[in-house]
Amino acid sequence: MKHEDSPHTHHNHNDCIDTALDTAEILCAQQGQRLTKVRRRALELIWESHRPLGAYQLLAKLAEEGFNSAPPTVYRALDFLLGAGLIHKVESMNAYLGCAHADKAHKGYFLICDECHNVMEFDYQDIHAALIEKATHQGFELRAETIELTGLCAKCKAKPAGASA
Amino acid sequence: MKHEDSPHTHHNHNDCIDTALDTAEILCAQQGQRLTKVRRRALELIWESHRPLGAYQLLAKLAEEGFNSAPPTVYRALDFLLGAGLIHKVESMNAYLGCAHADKAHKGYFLICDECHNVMEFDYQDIHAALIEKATHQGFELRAETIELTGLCAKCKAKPAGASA
DNA sequence: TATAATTTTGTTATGATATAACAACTAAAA
DNA sequence: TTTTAGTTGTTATATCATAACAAAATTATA
Ligand SMILES: [Zn+2]
Ligand SMILES: [Zn+2]
Ligand SMILES: [Zn+2]
Ligand SMILES: [Zn+2]
Repeated sequence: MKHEDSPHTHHNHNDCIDTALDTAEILCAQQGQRLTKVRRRALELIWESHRPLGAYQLLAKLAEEGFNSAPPTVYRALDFLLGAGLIHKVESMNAYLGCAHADKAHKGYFLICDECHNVMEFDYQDIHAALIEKATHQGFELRAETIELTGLCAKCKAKPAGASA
Repeated sequence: MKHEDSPHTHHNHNDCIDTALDTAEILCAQQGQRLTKVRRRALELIWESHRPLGAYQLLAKLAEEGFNSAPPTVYRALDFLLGAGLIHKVESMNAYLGCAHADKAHKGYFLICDECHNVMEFDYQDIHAALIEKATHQGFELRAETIELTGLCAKCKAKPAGASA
């Protein structure tokens, strides 16, 4: 699994979105889960943002489109999408990000730029294996991993401070 | 650096607290920082809890003792202590934990038990080195690391579910 | 198809975490 | 001693998340 493309990288993001939604439909169907209108649209809206989206930002967008605008609406959709592995939560940002590899079981490891707030998901089996070993060695049964690295992305390092992408 | 003792391990926790406060005094003095009454007491209260303490839990304790009871009081103290490296924030819990090794520069890596909510800090230079290398390889300048592993601690694995320590 | 069971959504209220802004005070420096 | 920088007090508000229960829609069963 390799998904380390920068959000800056030139690409047709509509393709990303389409692929993600197709994958979501398939995965939900396989698992007997219902990708309802609001869930589907929530996922799409998250994907339309390259950067992680906050729950209330998402709620505002949904409200604009006539969906119910109370918080439980968005948190239920987020819970569903998280449970289905279609999105990740970035704990240190309280924000949500579409996962491009929902069909492959994996942990969400992130590189988060302090300057432009773009987030890159990366995969690192060596890290995962080492963490498992470390935890097991201490008699700890590992269930979830939050790996969030913050700093300055390559683009922002090359730019004068403040000029975020 | 080795600080992998379980909070369950029998020990005189008053010694931990005393040591932590002594270290804090020394570090602050060295850096020309002022460990004021409220900051010192906040650190002490955090240390008195083996488990990470929420900001408002801490605020309540401070208020009981006659300190100002508005949120900025506690968040200012927390900011100070975080900045001085005397405590860590556990992002996935929104809670704060005393660091037993404030005198040694290090990243806070945690093992968090879903059952008893105890948190063990662990150190793993290999992981740190690997993450640095990974980030650098992508042109990313790494500044901070959030490594939070959740699951079931050894004690809780050995116990019937629900009987948290 | 009718009915029941299950899941999803609507709605209101509240809880939990964190910061902005500005005034008052205090300690340190000049 | 005046200035300066740092700290604390105070009020208000922003931001993130869940509880509880009613209504509607979907799915399963009779
Ligand atoms: Zn992913
Ligand atoms: Zn950047
Ligand atoms: Zn530490
Ligand atoms: Zn435990």
